[in-house]
Amino acid sequence: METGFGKGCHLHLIDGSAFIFRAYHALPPLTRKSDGLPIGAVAGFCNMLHRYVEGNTGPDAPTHVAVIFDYSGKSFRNTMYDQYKANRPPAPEDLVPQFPLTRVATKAFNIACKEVEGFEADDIIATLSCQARDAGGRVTIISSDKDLMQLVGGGVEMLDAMKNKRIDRDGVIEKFGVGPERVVDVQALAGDSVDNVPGAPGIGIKTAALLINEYGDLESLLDRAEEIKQPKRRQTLIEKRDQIELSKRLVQLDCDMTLDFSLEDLEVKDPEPETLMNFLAEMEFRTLTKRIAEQNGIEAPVIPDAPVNVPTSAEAPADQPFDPEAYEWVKDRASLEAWAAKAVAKGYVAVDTETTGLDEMVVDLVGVCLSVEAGEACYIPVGHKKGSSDDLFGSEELDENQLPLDVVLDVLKPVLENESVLKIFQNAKYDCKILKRYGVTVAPIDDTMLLSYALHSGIHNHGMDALSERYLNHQPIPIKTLLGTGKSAITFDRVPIVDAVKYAAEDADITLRLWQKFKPKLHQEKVTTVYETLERPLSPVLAQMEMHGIKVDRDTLSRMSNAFAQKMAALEAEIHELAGRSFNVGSPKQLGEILFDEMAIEGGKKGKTGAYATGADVLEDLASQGHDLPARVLDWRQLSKLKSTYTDALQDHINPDTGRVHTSYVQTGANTGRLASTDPNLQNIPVRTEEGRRIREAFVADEGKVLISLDYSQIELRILAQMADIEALKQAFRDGLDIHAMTASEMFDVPMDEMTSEVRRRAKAINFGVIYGISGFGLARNLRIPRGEAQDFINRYFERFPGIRTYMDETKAFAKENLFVQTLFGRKIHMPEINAKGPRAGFAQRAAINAPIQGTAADIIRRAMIRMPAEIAGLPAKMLLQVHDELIFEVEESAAQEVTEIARRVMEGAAEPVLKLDVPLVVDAGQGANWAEAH
DNA sequence: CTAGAGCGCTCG
DNA sequence: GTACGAGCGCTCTAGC
Repeated sequence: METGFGKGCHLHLIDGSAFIFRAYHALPPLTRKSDGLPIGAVAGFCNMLHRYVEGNTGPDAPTHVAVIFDYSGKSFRNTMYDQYKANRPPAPEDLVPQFPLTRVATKAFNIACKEVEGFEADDIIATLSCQARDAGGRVTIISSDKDLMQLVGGGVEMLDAMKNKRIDRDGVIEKFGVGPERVVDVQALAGDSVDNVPGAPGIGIKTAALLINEYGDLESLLDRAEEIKQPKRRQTLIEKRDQIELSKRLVQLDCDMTLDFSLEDLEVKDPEPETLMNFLAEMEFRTLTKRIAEQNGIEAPVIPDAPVNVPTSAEAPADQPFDPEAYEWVKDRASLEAWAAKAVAKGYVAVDTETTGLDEMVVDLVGVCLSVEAGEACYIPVGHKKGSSDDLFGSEELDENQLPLDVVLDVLKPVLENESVLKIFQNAKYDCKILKRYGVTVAPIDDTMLLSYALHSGIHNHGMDALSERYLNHQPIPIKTLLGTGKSAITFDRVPIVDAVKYAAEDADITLRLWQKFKPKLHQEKVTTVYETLERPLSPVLAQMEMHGIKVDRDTLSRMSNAFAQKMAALEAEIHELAGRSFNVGSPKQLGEILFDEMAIEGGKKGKTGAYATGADVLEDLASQGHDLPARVLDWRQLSKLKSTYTDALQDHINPDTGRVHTSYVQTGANTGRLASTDPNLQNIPVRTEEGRRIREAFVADEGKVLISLDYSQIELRILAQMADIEALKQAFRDGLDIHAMTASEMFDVPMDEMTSEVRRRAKAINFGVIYGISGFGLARNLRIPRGEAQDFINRYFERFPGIRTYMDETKAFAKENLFVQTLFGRKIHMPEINAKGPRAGFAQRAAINAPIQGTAADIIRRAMIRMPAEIAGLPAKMLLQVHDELIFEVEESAAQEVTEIARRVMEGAAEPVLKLDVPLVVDAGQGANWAEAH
């Protein structure tokens, strides 16, 4: 092989992670000017890499080079020893988004960039070093990590780039007191507190080297441990033998990995100054960009001081007309490849998929649209069928009009998975789930829906039609015009492709233009961190949870449904008997007429539409006055609700392929940052009544597994105590007191041990009332007490906790002044009606008081959810559901305990390190074969 | 026949 | 006229 690796070759292996951390800590927290993206570590990394490349001249220059990275997540060493590196604090928040960028940077320098799942960088370095040495070449490992010293010798040396100091065999002996071949033995004995390698207690490097030199190697030492004179040392080596042997396995690097690339692939390549410069310019590194340009005699792109992508008024996307005729119908491979190349060259592309329906778990892909420039877009049909009533297509196969699916995926997959091409979607979760089913894992992404949510929550909804009309002044083609409505509606695969091109490509065009508008606004509105840390990373987590789904037992639901039907029939007969005639019990209107006209019960109140109110509170009052009919109706309604909404409707949502129910979370569903769950809503499964709670028995774990439920205890009250800074409440939480009883005790001067349940109930209602923006009227209605009395309670509460009133007043004042409120994590919830007059003012003020509390709680559980997948990686556990303050997992029984502990730790620590709360977050946990048992 | 409003009930 | 935040099933009516 003429380009093979062999004698005379010189391989450089750069420890990429070491570079990153050194760069991160050496530089202040720089951010990219245009959008606030944290970029300090990338800047330092690029500087170091640039300096490295420049220094690489002369006879000793490498012939082959690679930067090696750690794969995020756990390595095979964690399966040997779960505490391995457990002491390591998680990477700083602002460093995390920079990891992938350092990979992109490496490639921009035209240097090979390698990482392997389940292995540490050290193992890859070890394997490559051995291969290179065996081939007769030389190796320089650029790192100062002492763990790599075991590799030195036989043509392998280390280079500490900072001190510019070479470490050869003598250097290793100087450091460890033994040669490289015995370094692992010394490390096994000495242990490593940083990586949490236990070693032999009481033995350090010096002693270890002494022992190894005396006995030759570790195995001999352990076998002959009895001979050691010092009693303490002898005892340790005998007793801790297992631990020492484990330590050796932990520090021993894997020289024998199977790699999907070879040494030849690492050959030094000629620099590509343009590529590099474009990357540097995109990162907005002015100095380095200029230097590269000068060194290569090319022109540096202008990096604007103003945010990029801010259209000037003359060329604002909204001002460019939408021209459906300009969109391209892609029907041959060459055109498709041209679009893929355009996307790669730009570094971003707006993508939209068309499917046969709305259920991502079921539907088929019909087409894909791309756009890389406003006004330019294409539609790539892949699944259109011959329409029933048109003759647009010549043949059933349509080979003239659309490319085969495998060709389209073949070309697009590398782009969709290319980490240096940003894929822009409107509601990425939907498209990514579809594409996942076709074997494509899309990353990285931006999402205009989430951008809008971070920017505009509370102002409007975030659907594409609304956004387009509002921000682009353009009304998109309604899908109805293509599909029709109701019974006669068709699916998208039956839409003639000529029409589909205009509709679908327009969506990609709109998405791109919205992105150009929104992305720079992120920084201006100071919600970059919200988007980057609370919105964008959550989307794939939700997608995964939705795809897992939860197993629901149809028979259980079916049996319950029958039982409910029987009881309802009996009640219905009784109700008709009492009414004296037959009527629809499910009709509030008819019921009102029966009660207040025909039976002439007093006190009927008509609502806005002129109908009598017949809500549960009204019927309960009547029932307590001794009326039987309303009491029966209440029973009937409870059963009716359970049957129609739960036992019946839920069955229709069981996916025939998976036997599971796959809800859909709407990330932008609630203004406060909470999620909403739809199709079906699994966030309102009954729990408060015994009969309703039994519905949860139908939510089951798969065989051999259990469901685990963990929920935050009183999280909103804890956040209130924190935000309003109420020392008495904070202390009560720190002391683990019953917070409602404690409130009652303070308010009514009742000692805790003499507390009655009635007094506690009232205090609990007040506590909740505070969170909701309390009013005398509301509390009175909730507690069913006179309004004056309720007002007395509130007054007394404010007297005892004046800080709460101050917090409420300040929050309202802030909202009126700024027209938004904020969570502790910076999420903005806009309050456009806060200065309105009339009843709307009251609504807006209460919402303003509630939103920061509810929203902060929502942010905290989001942070836990985002971290969770990495924390439970490798364990037989899946996160399935979120119910506002609760997470539900499905776990193999044997791992239930471990997963519970991990999830609890993650949830209780989810505010950190951004927020240091004065109150502890407490998580309660349960497990069982079904959701009723687990909760 | 279909879409949308209103009511009522479920959850945190 | 009022507790905060959600979704969904049913009835009823307006309009094609």
